[in-house]
Amino acid sequence: MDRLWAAEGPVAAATLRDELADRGLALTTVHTVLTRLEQKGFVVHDDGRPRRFSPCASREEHAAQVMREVLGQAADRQAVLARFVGGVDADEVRILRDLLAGARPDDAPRD
Amino acid sequence: MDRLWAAEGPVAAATLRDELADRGLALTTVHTVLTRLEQKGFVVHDDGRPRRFSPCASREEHAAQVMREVLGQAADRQAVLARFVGGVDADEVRILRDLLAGARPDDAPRD
DNA sequence: TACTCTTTTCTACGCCTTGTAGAAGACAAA
DNA sequence: TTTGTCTTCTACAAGGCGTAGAAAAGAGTA
Repeated sequence: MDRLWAAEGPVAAATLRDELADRGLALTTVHTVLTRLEQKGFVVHDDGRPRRFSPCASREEHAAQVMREVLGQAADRQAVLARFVGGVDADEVRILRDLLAGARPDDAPRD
Repeated sequence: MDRLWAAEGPVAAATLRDELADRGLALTTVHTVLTRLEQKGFVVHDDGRPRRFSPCASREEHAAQVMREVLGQAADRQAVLARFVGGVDADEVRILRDLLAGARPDDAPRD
């Protein structure tokens, strides 16, 4: 569905259809999907004549958003986070550690 | 749907129906839902006569699993993690920091 | 064994989302 | 005004979800 992050920058529906040419989709199909994505707040369009659509958030931001959402719905966030870091592999743990080491100065300076 | 983590330990379908009495669900309804959840690998049942169902993972483990899944699907995990920690609030950052500080490199045997 | 009550399975129905698109309306360039 | 493109409206099939009835299977008891 979301192959419009693949193309960077705003894309017209027709362009998208061409990029997805392997599927032989009709232009209206692409439009419908884009419109639905827009209703859900995932993409926006400018007001040029061939409307161009862009994702509201980058692929990465979107993934991060989903993760935060899942975390946010949990009652015991600490437990969730504990299991999360306990389950990701060493590589990611290292990345996380690095990220947190260089984290914002405006929160809890403790180390 | 998943109010069986609410009750701890294995629960019989009838019990669940009673716990969800406010909704006036039929027993078969509860059964159907449980069966579908089972097909998707979210719950299991023992083989007692009144079958008792239990969740495969705790509510927290499940949330963590989903988070790992989302992360796992991303191409650029570092970017996702960066945006993730950049977006959660200070409290959770602290929790994460503590978790990582005390993390042993020898745990994380995931299933 | 036969009856009855509970549990389990099978099947179904209506609603909503998703992938797909046709038909018609809006618009701009020629 | 004609023509070609872009946009909106409407639709339809497939699949998931919440719901449940009907029938089959087990188990206790007379």
